[in-house]
Amino acid sequence: MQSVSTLGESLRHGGAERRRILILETLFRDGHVSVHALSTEFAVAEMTVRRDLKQLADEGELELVHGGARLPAGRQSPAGFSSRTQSNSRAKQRVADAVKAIVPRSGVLGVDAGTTTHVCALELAPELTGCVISHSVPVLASMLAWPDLRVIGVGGDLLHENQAMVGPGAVAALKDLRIDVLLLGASAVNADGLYVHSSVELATKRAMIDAASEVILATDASKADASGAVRVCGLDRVSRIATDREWGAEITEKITAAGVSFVLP
Amino acid sequence: MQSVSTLGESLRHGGAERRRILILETLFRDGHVSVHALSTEFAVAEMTVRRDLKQLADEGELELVHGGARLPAGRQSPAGFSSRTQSNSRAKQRVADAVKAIVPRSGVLGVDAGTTTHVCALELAPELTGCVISHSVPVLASMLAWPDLRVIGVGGDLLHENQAMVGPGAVAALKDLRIDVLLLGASAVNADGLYVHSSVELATKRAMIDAASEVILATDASKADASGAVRVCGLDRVSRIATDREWGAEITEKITAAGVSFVLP
DNA sequence: TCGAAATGTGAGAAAACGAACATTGTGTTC
DNA sequence: GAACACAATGTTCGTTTTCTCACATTTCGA
Repeated sequence: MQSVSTLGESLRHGGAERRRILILETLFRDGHVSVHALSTEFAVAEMTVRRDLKQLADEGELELVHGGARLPAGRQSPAGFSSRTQSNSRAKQRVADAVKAIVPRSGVLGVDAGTTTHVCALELAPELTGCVISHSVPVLASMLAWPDLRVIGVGGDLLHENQAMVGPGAVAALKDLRIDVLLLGASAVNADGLYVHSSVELATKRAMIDAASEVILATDASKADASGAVRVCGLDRVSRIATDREWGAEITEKITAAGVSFVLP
Repeated sequence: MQSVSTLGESLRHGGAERRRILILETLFRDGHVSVHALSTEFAVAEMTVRRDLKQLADEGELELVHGGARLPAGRQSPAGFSSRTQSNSRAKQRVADAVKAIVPRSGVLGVDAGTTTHVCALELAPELTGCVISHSVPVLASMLAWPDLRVIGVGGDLLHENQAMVGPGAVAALKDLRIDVLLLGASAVNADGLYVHSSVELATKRAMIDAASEVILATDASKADASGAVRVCGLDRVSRIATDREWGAEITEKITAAGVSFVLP
C-alpha cells in the first residue's frame, strides 16, 4: 500500500508546486523563460529554478534550453498549461494506452478530475469528433488546444485539492447533461467499489456517474485493493477497468466476478 | 554608402541571404533555433550563425536568447491566445495597475474572459482574501496557483474563441451567484456602450453584469471610440473604466458626462 | 526531536559570447 | 589577365554566462 497522494500536497517549504505552476504560466504566456529572470522574479536561487525546470522537463511540460526553457515541441498552441502529470507517469501513460483501445472517438466523453484521466484525455483529444464534458480545470485548459472539439465545462466551487469544480452547482449542471462514456478516476479500488479521499467531491462524482451510460474506470495498479475514506459507488456501475498491468489474482477474481472486465494496453 | 540590397542579390560568397531565409523558416516552424544546431545544419561556423542572427535580430525578425533565437514577442502563433496576451502587454499591465488601485481585496470579484482581465486577475490574486468568480478557463487555471483562494467556476459550453464557458448553462449558473465587483472586458467602447465581436458570448456577459453590484471596465486605450458588432450594454452599467492612458478629449468628455470616471495607473 | 524535502552556496567545468584578425571567394578595374 | 576592393566566412582567444555537482542549511511535519 502506499499513499495515493497525487495533488495539493507538496508545498513543503516555500511553495515549490505553486512556483512551478507560475513558471508554466509564464512559459505559456511568453513562449520561453530564463533561469536568471525567474530566479529574480521569485527571489530564489538559480539552482532552485534549474531544479524546477529540470523536474518540469522530466514531466514533459517544457523543454530545456541553455539559459532557460521553452515550450515543448508539438505544444506550441497555447492553452492553459497541462496539469501536474506528476509521479509514475509511465503507469498513467499505459493506462491511457488501454483507454485508447476501447473509448469510442465519437459521442459524448466525460472526463473525471485527476491526473490519470487527464493523461487519457490528452491522448484521446486529437482523435475525438464528439463532445467532451469535464469539471476538471486542467482538462478544460488542455482541450483549448483543439479548436474544433466541442467541450462542455461543468462549473462549481473550485476544489484546489483535485483542481476541479464541484459542489451543488456542478451537480445541478450535470442533471441536464448526458454522457456516453465516462472516464472515471479513483483513489482506491477493491471488490466493494471505488473510493476517494475527500467527501467534498463525492456528490459531483456520483452526479457524473449518474449522467453516464457507461463508466470506464481509469486507474493504475497501485490503487488496487486499497481502500479510501469515502466510498463512491459499487463496481456494478463500472463496466470496465483500464489499467497498466495485471492486478493481484485475488482482487482480479473478485472484480471479474462482479462483472467488470479488465483492459490492458 | 552601401547597397540597399533587398533580396536576391547578395549571394556573394556562399549564400548568406538564402541561409537567413532558411533560418527564419526553421524558426517559424519550430518556434526557436539554436546557434549550435544551425551551424551544424548549414555547415558553417557558429560565428557566422551568430552574425546572421544578430542581423535578423536588428531587422526585428527574431529575438536573441542565450544559445540561439526565438520568435519575437507578438509574432507567435497567429491569432493564438498567448500572443494576444503578450501583444501590448505593457498596456495591459498598466490597466492592471489601475485596477489594483481600486478593486477591494475582499468580497466577491468577478472576472470576465479576455486577456486584459486575466492579467488583472493575475496581479490581484496574491492579495485577494475573498472569492473569485469566472467563466474563463485560463483565469480559473491561474487561480489554481493560490490554494487558499476561494474560486467559483461558471460552467457551460466552451467557446474556444475567448476560452471561456458560455451559453444557457453559464447564464443559469450565474443566476445563483452574486458579484461585488466585476472586472469586465470589451472589444470596443464608445459613448453608447460596450461592444464585443461575437454574439455567442453576449448572454453570458450580460448575466455576469446583472449579477454584479459594481462593474469596472478594464480596457486599454486602443478600444476607445471604436465600435464592435454586438452591443453588450450601455455605459450606465459601468461605474469606472480602468485604462492605461488618457483617451481622446471628445470621447472622454462624453463618457464622463455619462457618469463614468476614469482610473489611470 | 528527528528526518525528509526544499533550498541555498560555492567551486570547477562547460557552453556561449564577442572582438580582433586571417582567409576565401567574387566582381571590378586597369 | 593581374591587381585590387570588398563582403562573407573562418579562426583564435579571453571573457562572460550558465551548468553541474557536492555539501550545508532551512523548514515543516511526524
